[in-house]
Amino acid sequence: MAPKRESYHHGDLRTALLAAGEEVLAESGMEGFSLRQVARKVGVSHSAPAHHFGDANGLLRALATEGFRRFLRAMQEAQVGVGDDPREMLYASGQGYLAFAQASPALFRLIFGSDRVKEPDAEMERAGEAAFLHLVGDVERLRGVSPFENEAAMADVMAAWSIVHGFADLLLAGRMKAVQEKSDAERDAFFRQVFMRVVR
Amino acid sequence: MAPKRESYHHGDLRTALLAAGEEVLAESGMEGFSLRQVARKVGVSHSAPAHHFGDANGLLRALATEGFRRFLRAMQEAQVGVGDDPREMLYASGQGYLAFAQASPALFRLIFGSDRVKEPDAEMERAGEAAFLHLVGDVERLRGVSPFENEAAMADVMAAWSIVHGFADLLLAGRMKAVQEKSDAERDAFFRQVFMRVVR
DNA sequence: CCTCTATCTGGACAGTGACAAGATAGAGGT
DNA sequence: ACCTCTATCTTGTCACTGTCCAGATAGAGG
Repeated sequence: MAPKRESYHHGDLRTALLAAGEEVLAESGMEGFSLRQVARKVGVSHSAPAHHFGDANGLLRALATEGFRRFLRAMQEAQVGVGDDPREMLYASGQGYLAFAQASPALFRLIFGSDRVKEPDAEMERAGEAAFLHLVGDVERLRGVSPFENEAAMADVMAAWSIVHGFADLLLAGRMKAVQEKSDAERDAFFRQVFMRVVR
Repeated sequence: MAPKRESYHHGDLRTALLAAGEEVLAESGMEGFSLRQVARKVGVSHSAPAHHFGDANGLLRALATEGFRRFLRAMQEAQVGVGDDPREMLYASGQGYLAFAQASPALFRLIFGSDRVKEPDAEMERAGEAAFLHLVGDVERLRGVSPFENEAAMADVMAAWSIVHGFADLLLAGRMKAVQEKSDAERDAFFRQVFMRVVR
């Protein structure tokens, strides 16, 4: 139970490995990520992680699952205090989306990088689906129709989803230099201008 | 000069390595990519590539540069024969963008994956910039103003850029199952519906 | 107190990127 | 025709990686 132990058994290795894994990912990015480095960071033998996650991909999968959950939370939390205007609520989700991408670029890339996690499991799929359903809900509130029963509304979902995702991804890729140079406030205003094009 | 040689010197190794590199990338994706595998594919020693590209990152950089150029060409070629309506021309670029992503997913990911190519050089930056300028030109034709002198027009550029990019990236990430299940024609129609939301 | 099992260690193997030293051949000058 | 001279390619080595294996350890349950 004790997080810091000197004994043979760690006590809470799984949690510690996840935390260290995220650190390594944030510090060294995807190419610097290695099971052994994570193990070293926790102060444990190089093959200890295998028992909890199977292989390297297993750890990444667990990180991605956790990432999806935090990603959903980022959208939800961005909505508190914005009132009940459906447009503003959807926009707030977009803000949360973008904020998450900028705060945790490596995690964001891990989540949406298809080939970065090789064999997603059911749990990871569910976490990703939950995030998607959040946006679906936003659009349903806005249009008054379930996107699953109305293709125009589904097109709204995909448009909103695509434009935030594209904006975030291009920003991380360094492909939007003109936007990167802006101050935070300017960038927010610009993003609003861009995002609102799909919600009018 | 002869592409197939049995002698000590290959004759056109650089070109051959680029071709093999793209194959490996397409077949095994990013995680299966290795300098040695590329060398093996060409039938050359494991450290022969170093002389032409320095290190693994150098080969990836060259591939990305070439990828950007082909990416631009995909947008340009999608525009031939669509007439001179600015909206349709911009949409055609979007179609080319999406088509490229689906035809060469690994290359697409390489290009926009920031951390996948570690140190982009000036040539690669120029190739990426050229692709960006293509979209800028499309929007300028549509709005009659240079996006560099008009923020609303620049917001149009970024909106169009973001929405195609997001759509393509989410599709590749497998995050748009409802869209993936559609037939090609249905998907095209749906994408048009989504994309046109930013151009009206 | 005594098993029994989940947890963790240590060693091994093949594959990788990078580096260095050497072999080869073709190009350019004489 | 010959002879350097240099770009090109090979071979060998190193540290590092992921994965597998047999073993050590300790805590839980009887």
